[in-house]
Amino acid sequence: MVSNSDSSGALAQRLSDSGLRSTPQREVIYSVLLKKRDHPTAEDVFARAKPEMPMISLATVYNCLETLVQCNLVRAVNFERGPTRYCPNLRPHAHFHDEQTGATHDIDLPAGVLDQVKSVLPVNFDAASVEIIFRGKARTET
Amino acid sequence: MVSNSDSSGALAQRLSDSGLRSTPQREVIYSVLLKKRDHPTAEDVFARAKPEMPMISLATVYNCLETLVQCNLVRAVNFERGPTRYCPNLRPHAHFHDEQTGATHDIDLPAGVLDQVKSVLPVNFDAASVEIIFRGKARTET
DNA sequence: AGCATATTTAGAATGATTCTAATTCCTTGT
DNA sequence: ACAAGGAATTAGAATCATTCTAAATATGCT
Ligand SMILES: [Mn+2]
Ligand SMILES: [Mn+2]
Ligand SMILES: [Zn+2]
Ligand SMILES: [Zn+2]
Repeated sequence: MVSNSDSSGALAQRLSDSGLRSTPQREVIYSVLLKKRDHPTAEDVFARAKPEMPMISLATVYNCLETLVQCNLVRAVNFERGPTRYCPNLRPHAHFHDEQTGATHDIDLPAGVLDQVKSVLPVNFDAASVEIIFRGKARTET
Repeated sequence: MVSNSDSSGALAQRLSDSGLRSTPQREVIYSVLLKKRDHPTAEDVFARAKPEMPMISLATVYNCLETLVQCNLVRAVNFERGPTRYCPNLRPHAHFHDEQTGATHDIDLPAGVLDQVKSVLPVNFDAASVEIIFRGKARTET
């Protein structure tokens, strides 16, 4: 299973780069995120990990997700005050939140758009990151 | 006090447009937001309203803020999972969250920038709103 | 005035997340 | 192989912003 070893390898690498250990829990959590990229909540991830690892705890899911975010393998995404959602898409992208369905869509950002957006900042503002969130209605084709 | 009557009038107008009543509590909350535009939390607003209206309750502060947001007189702003902040700036603007100080700054958006950003959306995505959040360090002059 | 409805209020409940403290798991050195 | 020390996991308690509930007030209207 090439893609699995690849992601496992990448994960193990990133973890050890940060002085952290590769654990079965962290690998399962990460694989769950890669398998279905629909921006699940921690509870969603917990439910999806359970069948593969019945003894995993919700606290561990929170711990692992936080670890993956710190390693820059996963982005945490928030809409209003809803539960945090997790996204393994590392390309620069915005999020579109469908108010009808609650679904979250990735919107890839062409190079240059982020720079354009950052150009609105006065010189004394030094932005480490920019986040763009759309809200509206998405027409998914049949 | 021209600006006070103006904002009171605007508030009363917007409220009755929505079939809602102008109340002393709603006026105090709105005036608190206009007086110091530093994106206070509900608790902050509560603390600032108390001296002017000692019997006001926190539940009412939440209720009034929600009402003002529904009337489009105030924007609710969220950073990560922190408490919601409230902003009476109605011009199109982004938010810059200073990670050192925790301060929130309004960044006015020139006409056209929002359109540019919306242009990255595929045709089947219909955005009702766009939110832009910067995170970083702000150099406020002495 | 009398009634219906809107609003306010105090306090309880909620829910996502974090914390605590105990256990288990690894890694490393002997 | 063994032991020690630190890292990670776990269950359950605690936190905290917000929402809900139910009762008391205020307001607008006939
Ligand atoms: Mn958000
Ligand atoms: Mn946010
Ligand atoms: Zn995403
Ligand atoms: Zn603002």
